Amino acid sequence: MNKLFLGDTFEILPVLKDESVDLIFIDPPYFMQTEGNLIRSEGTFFDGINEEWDKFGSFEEYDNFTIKYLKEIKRIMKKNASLWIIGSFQNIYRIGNILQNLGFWIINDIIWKKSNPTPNFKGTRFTNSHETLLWVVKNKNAKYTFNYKTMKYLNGGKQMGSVWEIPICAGKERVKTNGKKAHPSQKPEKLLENIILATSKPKDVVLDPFMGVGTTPAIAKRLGRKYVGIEKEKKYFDLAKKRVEEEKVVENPLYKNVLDIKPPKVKITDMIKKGYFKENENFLDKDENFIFKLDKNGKLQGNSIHKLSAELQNKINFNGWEYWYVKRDNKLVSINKIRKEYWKKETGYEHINRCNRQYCHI
Amino acid sequence: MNKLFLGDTFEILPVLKDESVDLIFIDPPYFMQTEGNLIRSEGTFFDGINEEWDKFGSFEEYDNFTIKYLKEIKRIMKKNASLWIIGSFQNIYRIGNILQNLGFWIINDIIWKKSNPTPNFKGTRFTNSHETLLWVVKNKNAKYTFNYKTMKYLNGGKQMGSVWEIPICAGKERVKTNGKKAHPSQKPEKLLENIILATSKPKDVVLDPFMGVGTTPAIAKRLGRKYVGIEKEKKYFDLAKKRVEEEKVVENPLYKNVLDIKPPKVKITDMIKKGYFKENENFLDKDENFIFKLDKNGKLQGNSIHKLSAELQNKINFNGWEYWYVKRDNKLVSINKIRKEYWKKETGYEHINRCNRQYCHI
DNA sequence: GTAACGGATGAATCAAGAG
DNA sequence: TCTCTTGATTCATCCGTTA
Repeated sequence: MNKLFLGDTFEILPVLKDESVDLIFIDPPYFMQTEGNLIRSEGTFFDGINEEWDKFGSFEEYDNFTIKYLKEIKRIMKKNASLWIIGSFQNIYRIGNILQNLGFWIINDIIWKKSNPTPNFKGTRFTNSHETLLWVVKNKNAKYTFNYKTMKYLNGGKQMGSVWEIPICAGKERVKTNGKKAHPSQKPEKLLENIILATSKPKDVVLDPFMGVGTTPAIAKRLGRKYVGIEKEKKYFDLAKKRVEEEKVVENPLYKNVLDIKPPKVKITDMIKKGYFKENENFLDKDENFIFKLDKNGKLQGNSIHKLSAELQNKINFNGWEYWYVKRDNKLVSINKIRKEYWKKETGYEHINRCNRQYCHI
Repeated sequence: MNKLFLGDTFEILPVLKDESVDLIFIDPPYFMQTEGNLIRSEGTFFDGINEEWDKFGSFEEYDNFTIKYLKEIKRIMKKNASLWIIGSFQNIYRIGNILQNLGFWIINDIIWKKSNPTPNFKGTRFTNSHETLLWVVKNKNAKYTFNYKTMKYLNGGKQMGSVWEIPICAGKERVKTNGKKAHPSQKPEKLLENIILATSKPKDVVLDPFMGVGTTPAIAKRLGRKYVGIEKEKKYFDLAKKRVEEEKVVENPLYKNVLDIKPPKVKITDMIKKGYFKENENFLDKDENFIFKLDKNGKLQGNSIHKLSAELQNKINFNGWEYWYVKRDNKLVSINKIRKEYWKKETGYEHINRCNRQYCHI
């Protein structure tokens, strides 16, 4: 289901089916309230936003516009889908309030810190050097996708935080017509990469109802996701269509979420049945201080491997797979290693060493 | 008018006069719902603690609480006063929306990026590593105080942006009772220093209606401002009172806004009257390409010095004081240098070399 | 070729005070 | 409240041109 629509969002959205989309990115008009021209000190005009599509009569009008599309969006979202909306101080407090009123549940507000913002020419306030993104789900109980390990890896082995420093969209990345910017507010690819990698799975459907020059569908395609885009203005639509067609799918295990694919849970009794362990086999700790016999229910003296390993170490809980060993050819072998063999042969799951510690890379 | 009140904010605020305060900082108490009632949550307001916030009823109650104090605050604010409110994603979108609905005008939203945030142990979302501050004024036309040069100086010579990286309040700065932190959400002093230095003048009155352990009045005192603080809980009030009493006023020219005192505007006709320029004197550009005679109205061929200098450079506007020169002892002398002499001798204003260009430090 | 230089530009609620 | 005068004000980056 890859599709780009030319037309008004409010006419296209009703065509989309209930609960059909996994991830949505919305970059709505910001309702900038500027008057006149802003002149730089060198005496040239600043080319800001002065577009018909950003003009609203009042907060009420803007709110109604927002409520109208968000209601449609909520209908289209799958039960556990994620929605991201970007804005700045002019509009984000309207949007956040409406999202909460409509029952959406905020997971994070993310700050896009611009490393090279437009300066404040007149020295009248702090340089506006960030935009805000809201990541929300349909309701409090949604089991949303969050590829924690992938993002930690991308962040150099540390948990990714709520402030992302990314340059503004410029240079080769910026779509141009006749050498001038085609769209006044094209978003950087890195922003969409983060969003799509963090909160979707391969082949998920990604929707952008105000796609502009098509950053969202282009990056979705690159990362192996499906895409739906909607754009009203033909000049933007044509550029987006061409851009998405020329975008290549990039093959990268990271984009297939290998770091975040959960391994299948394994019952020791199944491993006994398949011959990976024997009934009454001895389980030992690394230093061979303790020896317990494995019973046919996969327990050690009636305890789970986890609970017993925790008790022996005076801890509240512990992962028994990393504590117990068995003897093979008279040598100690970790039961975790045997589980990896089981995963590979019996479930097809290929174990990848994953990053669990600070500064640890794959 | 330095005063700390022990009592409920909603009982104390009505005592304060209309248009009597220059700067307000609000760190509103967070509430959580238990058995249908909102109670103060002591600031520990993230994950787990806010389980009840999906009920719209609690939003409504929180909104009403917010509207109630903001209306009082607006009454107390001077015409050109500034108001700052801090919050996080659970409440800031309620507050921002209400501020706009009440006619407040947003100047900036500021991100306090915590350089040492509490990690997210569950790995279910991005680590929440920031809080949001809203800087608003009473209405769109307010002539607010913004000490641009002071903040630029504090930021190493470059204009300060909307993302501030500041550590969380810890160490000696943290108020403690019996070795344990006295208040759950004490704000760092640096945050209040920035706010007070940026948006108030010496001797301005700074109000904090939920002062907690008194960070706002303490920093206001340190920086040579007046303060009013309100706190309901006696244990916090007592700590705040002691803290403010022990705080010392720091003498620093920077805190007296010397960098942001505006020079008096000067009429060229006055400078002619006082003999700094002569009628019919030649005004030249730096390269002596152009020569114009100064008429008795302070014009050059009927144009202002600014307008003509802009036209000659094919610009929309320009500061003529930095363009024109006169001959003194057969040498070119900038008219800006002569203005500085005029300022010093005729108005008492001592010019301080201020930073006007990129990479230029004071 | 390569380094140095200079122009262009980006979601912007962008002036203040006297008369 | 409106008009007019005075005069204050930018940073990081990309890209094309010059040395």
